Amino acid sequence: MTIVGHDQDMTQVGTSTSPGSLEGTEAELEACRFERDPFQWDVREDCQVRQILDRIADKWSLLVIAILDEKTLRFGELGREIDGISKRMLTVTLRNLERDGLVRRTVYPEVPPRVEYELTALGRTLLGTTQALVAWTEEHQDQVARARQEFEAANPAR
Amino acid sequence: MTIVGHDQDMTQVGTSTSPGSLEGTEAELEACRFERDPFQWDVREDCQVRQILDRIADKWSLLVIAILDEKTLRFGELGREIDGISKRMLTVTLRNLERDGLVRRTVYPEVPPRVEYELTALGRTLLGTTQALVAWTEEHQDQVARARQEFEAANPAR
DNA sequence: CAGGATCCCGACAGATACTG
DNA sequence: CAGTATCTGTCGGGATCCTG
Repeated sequence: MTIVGHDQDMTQVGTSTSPGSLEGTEAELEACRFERDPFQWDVREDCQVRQILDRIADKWSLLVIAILDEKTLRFGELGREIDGISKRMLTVTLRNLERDGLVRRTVYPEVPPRVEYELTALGRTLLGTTQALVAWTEEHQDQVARARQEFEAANPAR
Repeated sequence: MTIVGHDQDMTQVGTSTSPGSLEGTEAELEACRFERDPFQWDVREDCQVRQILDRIADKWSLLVIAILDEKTLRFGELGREIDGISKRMLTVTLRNLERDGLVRRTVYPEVPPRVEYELTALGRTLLGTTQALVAWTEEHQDQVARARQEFEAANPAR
């Protein structure tokens, strides 16, 4: 059991690098699924689980999913809800989520154009977990804040 | 309700930049907690929730937490389990988790040195959610893979 | 309005060498 | 063994301009 870090992620969309087909044979990929022998993880860097985990556990994806909770939103609306995200990163993030089948993108042939985003059925299965993570953060932020202060106090300004 | 993206993260440990004290008054921070009015999020980029979420939703933290499940591991053992992580990133990740009170670091004054890492009580409360996320990935990897293929097929090699 | 295309800077992370 | 220090390349991501 090993947890391999996959680096050259093929997450590019904005930049025009080639998609870079998934490496490894199907047999290899199959072989590196997560497994609980008794209590073992097999998390190789080139395995599906790692690739998917790296995708959704990034700076924006979880937030986008959490916000699309139930609602259908337009591009601009999403951008305004997620303060601090640039148009580019919103585009990239949405493309990745769409690519993974978590978000559906609907273009209305109007002028001015209207594009709406909503969770797919698959995306909605992830919603519970996502919100659980956010909920955890809500509930424990005080404890974390306290831990940080203590740590800061114990380790004088490095 | 807005979701603000916090960028200059004060996550530095290896590099010797100043810690950069958390910005904003306590009142401001208090004001930007997550809230469900009816169904609204208030996720400003400078709020605690965002800061914490950015911390644990990075490339390595979730994996480290998942692996520390129950077990106590040494630095080298962790490094070997998480394939692809460098010593530097393992150090940085562990420091951040320690700083947030999720992981306890114990140094044994021996020679050669021995350092063990384990989840704190706080860290263990996050375990369920973390594993749920991993479990979701396990369960839905096939669907995601299929979605990717379809997307790739529909959007010829961009 | 919803993005695509470019330019570009700086943080992130790998490689290597050194230390208690 | 468990890191730290440094050096460096990469690329994430912001800013800006352009288009259908």
